[in-house]
Parts: sequence; C-alpha cells; structure tokens
Amino acid sequence: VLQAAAELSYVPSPAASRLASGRTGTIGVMAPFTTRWFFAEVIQGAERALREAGYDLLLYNLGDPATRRRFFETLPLRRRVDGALAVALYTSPAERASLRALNIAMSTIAGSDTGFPRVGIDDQTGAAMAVRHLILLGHRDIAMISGNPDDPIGHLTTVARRTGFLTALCEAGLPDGPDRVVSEPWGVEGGARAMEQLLARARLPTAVFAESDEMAFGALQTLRRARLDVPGDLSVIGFDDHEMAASNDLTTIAQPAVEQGRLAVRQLLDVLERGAAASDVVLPTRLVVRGTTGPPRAGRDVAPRA
Amino acid sequence: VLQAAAELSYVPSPAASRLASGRTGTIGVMAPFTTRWFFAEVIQGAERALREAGYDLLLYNLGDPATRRRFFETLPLRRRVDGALAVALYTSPAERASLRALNIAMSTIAGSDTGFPRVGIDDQTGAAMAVRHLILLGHRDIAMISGNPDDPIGHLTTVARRTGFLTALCEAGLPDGPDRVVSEPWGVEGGARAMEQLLARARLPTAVFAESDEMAFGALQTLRRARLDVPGDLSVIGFDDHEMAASNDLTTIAQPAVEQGRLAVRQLLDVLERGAAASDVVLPTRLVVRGTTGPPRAGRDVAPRA
DNA sequence: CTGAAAGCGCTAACAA
DNA sequence: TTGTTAGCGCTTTCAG
Repeated sequence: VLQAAAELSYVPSPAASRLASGRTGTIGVMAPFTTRWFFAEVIQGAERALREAGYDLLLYNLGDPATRRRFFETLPLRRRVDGALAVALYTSPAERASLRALNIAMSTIAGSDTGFPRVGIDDQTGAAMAVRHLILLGHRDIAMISGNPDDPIGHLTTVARRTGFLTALCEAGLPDGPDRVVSEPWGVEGGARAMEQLLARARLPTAVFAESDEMAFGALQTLRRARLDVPGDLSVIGFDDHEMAASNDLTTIAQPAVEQGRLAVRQLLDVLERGAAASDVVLPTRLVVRGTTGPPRAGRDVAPRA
Repeated sequence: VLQAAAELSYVPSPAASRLASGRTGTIGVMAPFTTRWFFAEVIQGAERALREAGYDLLLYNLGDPATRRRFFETLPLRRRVDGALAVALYTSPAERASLRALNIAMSTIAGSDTGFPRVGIDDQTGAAMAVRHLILLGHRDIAMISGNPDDPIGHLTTVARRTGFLTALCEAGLPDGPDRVVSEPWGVEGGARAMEQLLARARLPTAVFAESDEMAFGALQTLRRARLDVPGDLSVIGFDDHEMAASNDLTTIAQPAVEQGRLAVRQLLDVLERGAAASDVVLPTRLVVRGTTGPPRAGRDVAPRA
C-alpha cells in the first residue's frame, strides 16, 4: 500500500487535514520590521526551527500603522494558526486584549509586553555592562546615543538600555544628568546626527555608548568625517553585535538573535504539543571587545580612579 | 444576517474554503537567503503586495544544502500554494524539472534560471554603467572585486556583473585581462580580503568596482586601515544601493529591490486571477554618485583621454 | 485492534 | 435570481 502511494507520489492535502483535525500546522509571527538586522535574524531562527518541526511560518509585518490597525481589527490569525510569536511587539491595552481573545498559544521575543511568556535578554544589564567596560578603561565622561523613547516601536528596549546606562553611571558615582543622553531617530542616520550633536557641545565626552550597533555605525561615520581618532579621541561601544560590527571593528555587547527565535519556537511548540508550561527565559549578553574602545587620552580627562 | 455574523464575530475558516475551492490563498516564496539586504527587501516587497491582495506568504529558506535537498524531494509546495516565487534561485536540471512538475504558476526574481517568467535588472548593463562612470572620471587602471563564480548561489549575478565589467573595459580599449578581477567569498569580509590582495600587488589600480555594496564596504574597511584616501588614492564604486551605502558615502549602481518583489507578485497574481500571460520585465538601474569616486590623482596614472 | 462511517465548514453546481 | 445539496480529503469516533 505504502509502495503504491509512493508510486503515485501521493501527498496528503494540508487543507483537508486542517479541516478535519482543527490543527493548522502553522505558526504566525508578528513583527514591526522584517529587514532590520535583529528582526531578520530572529525570523530566520524561528523559520528554521519551525521548518524542522514540520510547521509553516506565516509572517505578519505590522510596521505600517494602517496594516497594524487592520491586523488587530480582523485578527487574520484566527482559525489560521495553532500559535503565534510576537517579536518586539509593544501593544496598547486594546491590542493586548485582542491578542488574548485569540485564545491561542503565544510566545514573545525581545520584551514584548503582551503578557505572554517571553524569550529575551536583559537589556538593562547589557547596557550597564557596556558602561562598566568604559569605566574600567578609565572613562569618566560618558554619553549615550539613543533612539527616541517616545517612538512606540522600540520603546521598551530604548528605555531599558537608557536605564542600564544611567544606573551604571550612578553606581560609579559619575555624572548622570539627563544631558548625558542624546536622542535621535533610531538607525545609522540617527546615530550620525546624534554624534553631530555631541560634537557641537563645548566639551566632548571621552566615550560614547550607542543604544544599538546601527546607531554606533552612524556615530563612527560622523567621527570619521570630523577626522577624529577612535578610540584615541573618543571611544565608542555599541549593542547587538550586528553582522557588520566585526568589520567595523566595533566593540559591542553581543546578544544571540537567531537563538532567541529558535528558543521561542521550541518553547511555543512545547506548550502546543506537550502542554508544557512556558516560562520566561533570559539569554545572556556578552561583551565583545574590538578596536573602537580604549583608555581615554592622557590629559583629556581625569585619570582612572586609583 | 450579516449583523448576526458580526455579533458572533464569525470568521470563515480558511481550511474549509481551501478544501472546497481548491484555492489556498497562499503563495510560496523560495530564497537562498532571507537576511541579506537584497533578499530581505525583496521579501518585504512581496509580503506587502501579497498581504494587500489578501494572500498569505509561505517562506522557504533554501540556504542550507540539506534543507534544499529535502525541499526538492518532498516539494512541500504541493497542494499548499496557488503559486510560487523564486528569488535568485539557480537550479540544477533536476530541480527545474521538479519545479515544472509542480504545475503551478510561478514567477522568478533576480535572474533565476527556472524557465519561468522573470522580474529583474540587467546586471551586465548595470556593471558596465559603473565602469563607464569610472572611465569618465579619467580612470584607466580599473580592477573588480567579485564573489566566487563557482559559488552556486549568486553564480549568475556574479557572472553577469563580471561580463559587464570586462565588456565596458574592452569597449573603452582599456586592459581587460583576467587579472583585473579578484575573487573572494561574497560579503563584507570577502571584500576586505579582496582589497588586501589588490594592495599586495606591485601596482595599485586607481579605481575599483565591487560586485556588491557589501563587498565595497569591506574594501573601504581595508583602505581605511591602510590609511589610504578614498577617492584620492583610489575610487570605489559598488552595486545595489544597500541601505548603508548612503551612510558610507558610497557611489553605487542602485537597483530597486522592494519593487522587484512587489512587481513579481503583481505579475504572478495577474496570471493566477486573470489568466494573464506573464512576460519578463527588466527594471532600470541607476548610477548614484556619492563620495567614494573621483578623478584619479594627477600623475598617479595617465590623464583622461582627451 | 482493525475497519467503516460520520462529519469538519466551506464552495459550486444544481434545482426551483 | 435565490435556496439547496453534494462533495472537497482528511481525522476521529464508533462499531465490529
């Protein structure tokens, strides 16, 4: 019988088995971006894990506000997926209620605030780690380049990394006023402009922590144009370990992006298939020292503390 | 009746309508990468167009050889999609036969060789455009940095851009021997190493055409480390207009990536829904002059031809 | 434990 | 036109 099936190259119809069993063999993934480094990596990790487990991945890019509104109004996930993954999705209470009403298994990545189990990193600790690296090198005058905290997308990450930055400064007894942080729109361009703001100040910090590697790339660009030496005149540290961080010789805090996608899928499928109870999981971040950080130039600032 | 449906928040079951109608409302997208700039952009363009038309997008990342083999053996697309899109998919004859046997509507992007209608650019013409820009600036000693033409992925693009490069040199009566092209694995890292190869030569060219912006970024990196001035000592031109090209001030040949995804979807849906006959479409490329190209330094090479 | 039959929730073809 | 019914190809349940 099996032989005959093989000869006729029989393939079960997914539609029929979905209808009969109620299981769709599909997982929905919602994300506000799909092309940015972090999101592309997470999606790739999720896609691979789902494929291996025999599931299909349905991608919903909610970046466009109109698309997002339509998504939450019509809930296209309904009847279409067994479970869902939210990547860095910061939701309004109404959106959260919609999601809850779907009544499907769900996991979240990168600190989505949906109330469902989450996989992610500790952004605050990671940011503090970056700052402590700078302090250990002897820096005392440190600024941060950051996205706009009012941007609904990326909001929580921005806030957490800022908090880590300020906390680490405070712990070390260093000046930590709000003017330590300069905001520009997230991205390379924003990073470049933020660095320009810093250059326009009367006194340049000796080190800069950028909220993301993308913003750090922009900052490096501005410094290059200004013919300033990195790390001689100014140290720069980023966050993420973007694929281009190595080639830009950027010191950074690495986070495992693909792994977060993979893990969230595993967790979701455990709930779905084995009724496991999902719990939050926090993945470690790691300092990667490269060439953009070094001790402050002697005389440019006070010496390292004892 | 409609009111009652709305009140009970009725949603049609896709599984049932698929089973009954035979239409799945889903398009499969096959790609060898999903995170690289070009692919991420194309997929985003396709996703948006499909979403607007009410279709779901099923993503198949065929980058891993084992995954690819399994894909062509089991043809998971069968019974699962109404049509498919192949992005830069260079296929073996057997793979092509499998695809054809699926007997579904299909379109291809970026020069896939599947025999189905294609949307893309003219890589050869684009490459020639890059070289002519350099020649017009007065360069006569021009090299190319390129991926490995034996790499099955990206093969056709590499070959076409090389051909355009050599053709343009030949047309201008410039030296066009095979040593004009240096090969390294595709990517930033490869571009950096290719530039190192060039620097190791007795005589440096005055300009370099990189097969892709990613490789150009690597080349710029190497030049920066070698403290060479761009474009003073050496001009660099890329290809693609990658999102980071602007911030790296890279002169390049722009190609519309999102648009290719969008257009391929439109074309596929026209075939599917209106029985239209799909035809190949070639999108234009465009020279974007930025700061990495300029005239050769006087005395470094012969003067511009009259 | 094996095999037959009753749906799953739609679409499409048919009758009225 | 509008209303009715027979499947679509599976899964699952229930007899045997």
